[in-house]
Amino acid sequence: MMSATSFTGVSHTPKAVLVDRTNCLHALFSKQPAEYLVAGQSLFFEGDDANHVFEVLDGTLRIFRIISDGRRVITGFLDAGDVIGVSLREHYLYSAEAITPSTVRRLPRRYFDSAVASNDELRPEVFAQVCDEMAAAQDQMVLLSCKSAEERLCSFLLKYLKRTIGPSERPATIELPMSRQDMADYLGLTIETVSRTVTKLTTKGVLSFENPGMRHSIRIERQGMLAQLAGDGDEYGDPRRDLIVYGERRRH
Amino acid sequence: MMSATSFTGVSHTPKAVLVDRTNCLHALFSKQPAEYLVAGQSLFFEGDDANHVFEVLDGTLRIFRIISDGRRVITGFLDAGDVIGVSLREHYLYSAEAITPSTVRRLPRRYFDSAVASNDELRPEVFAQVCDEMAAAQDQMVLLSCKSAEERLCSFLLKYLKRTIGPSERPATIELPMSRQDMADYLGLTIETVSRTVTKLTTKGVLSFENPGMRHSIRIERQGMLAQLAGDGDEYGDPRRDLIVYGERRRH
DNA sequence: CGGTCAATTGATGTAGTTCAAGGTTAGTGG
DNA sequence: CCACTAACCTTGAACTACATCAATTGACCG
Repeated sequence: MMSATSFTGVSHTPKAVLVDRTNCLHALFSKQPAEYLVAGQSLFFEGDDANHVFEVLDGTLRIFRIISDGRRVITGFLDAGDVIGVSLREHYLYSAEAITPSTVRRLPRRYFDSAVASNDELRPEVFAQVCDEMAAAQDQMVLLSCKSAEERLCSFLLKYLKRTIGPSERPATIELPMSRQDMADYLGLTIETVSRTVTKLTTKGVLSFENPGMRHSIRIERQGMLAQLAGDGDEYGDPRRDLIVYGERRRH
Repeated sequence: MMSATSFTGVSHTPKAVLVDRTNCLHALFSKQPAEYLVAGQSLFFEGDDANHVFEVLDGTLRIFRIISDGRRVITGFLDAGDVIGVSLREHYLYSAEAITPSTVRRLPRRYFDSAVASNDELRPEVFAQVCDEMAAAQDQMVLLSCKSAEERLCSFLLKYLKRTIGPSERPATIELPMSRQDMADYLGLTIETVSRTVTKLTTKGVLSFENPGMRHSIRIERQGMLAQLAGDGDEYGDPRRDLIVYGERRRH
């Protein structure tokens, strides 16, 4: 029952060409028809029966929860290559919406589960996926627990920077598909604070904009400084390692 | 290779007697010797090679990360029945320490992995474990993103309340094994704020203390009010459901 | 051009942090 | 038994980072 074909020429071939080994997770989806979402379109809602697992082929989605007073918490962004809904049981824990026009493929959960259960090559890949998801959640918790607005924004930009290009290329430009409001809801800030922090980083010379109109493409002028300001503590040449200094621990 | 025995009378039988079906996750650990930890003792450190998976038999542990400036972020507490280290790859993402005197059993990761891979009854259980972990992480992100100090504390107490007793028993008492500092580091607050919020809830009549000395055993006087103040929006009789009111969304 | 929507900027408010000072309990050693 | 120290928790006063409220700008569009 396993998809053993590779790169079957489905009519709608998306822009993002992913690695296509036989028996990899991507191959599992490759037989399914592509589905197109317009910007803002929902894929599923929090609380729905979790009947499908999705692979993102193109575009960016946001996953989020709406809490009682109407506020929105974005728990993650998903890009080409990401898989949605692996670590779920009965119901979706969050809603998923396209930010940009996006392409996805879906697989019935029961099919996905049995395929993974019966395939020794697939299982580690799914496991790795879940581990990454968990690690990302941990990082986000640290970010939300401790970091200042500036640190949050810098961490966010740094993550996108690492994702988009290799660590070379001096004045690198990153394209943020999401709005300021999305960023705010992801970073646990308000839109105003995000905006103010962006301008502060601009005046510091960390960022710049090609032309003032394109507020979603950000040029990183000083990668090193960005990493410093992100405050993850593991940037270049941290001399002490596994020498944990307990002691003064204050501030939140 | 699978442990097919059930309830082998190992010399060190812990206090907490867990369900012991054949082939369940607990049975997998049951052959291993019990290890005892004194309060404050470390089980492993963030960054160590993740060579073992642990089952907690008794006591409470904290898992946490120390960030660059010395602050500590507690990402979870673990009690009897919990398993540590499933969703990890190369290295531990956090340190683990006993809060109270604790008992654990350990299993080499490679043994654990192969046992889970080859056993169709074990896999869903591990999967469920990971899903719960993920769901908890999501909830924590929401808590840290949006909630006020009072909401955070109430959510925390409510979780402990649900865990310890059935939803009956009017003036229920919960035993918190961790210090105020632990609570603060878990809730993304300072110790002072936790302390102040506890007293505020006391004056509101939500909580009380048997005698002022025992600050770790808290009597919940008004469960309903606690649930209200936790602000999860899903407590008793929320009339509107799947009628999501978009619109005014502010505050953080 | 008016209308809408996203982003920015300014002015003000406040929840929670920070700094500092008790207070309580428990352990230790005279 | 009582001083003596050390955790741990609580309380008070002042400060600050961020939220909130409100107004402005700029881009896009029929």
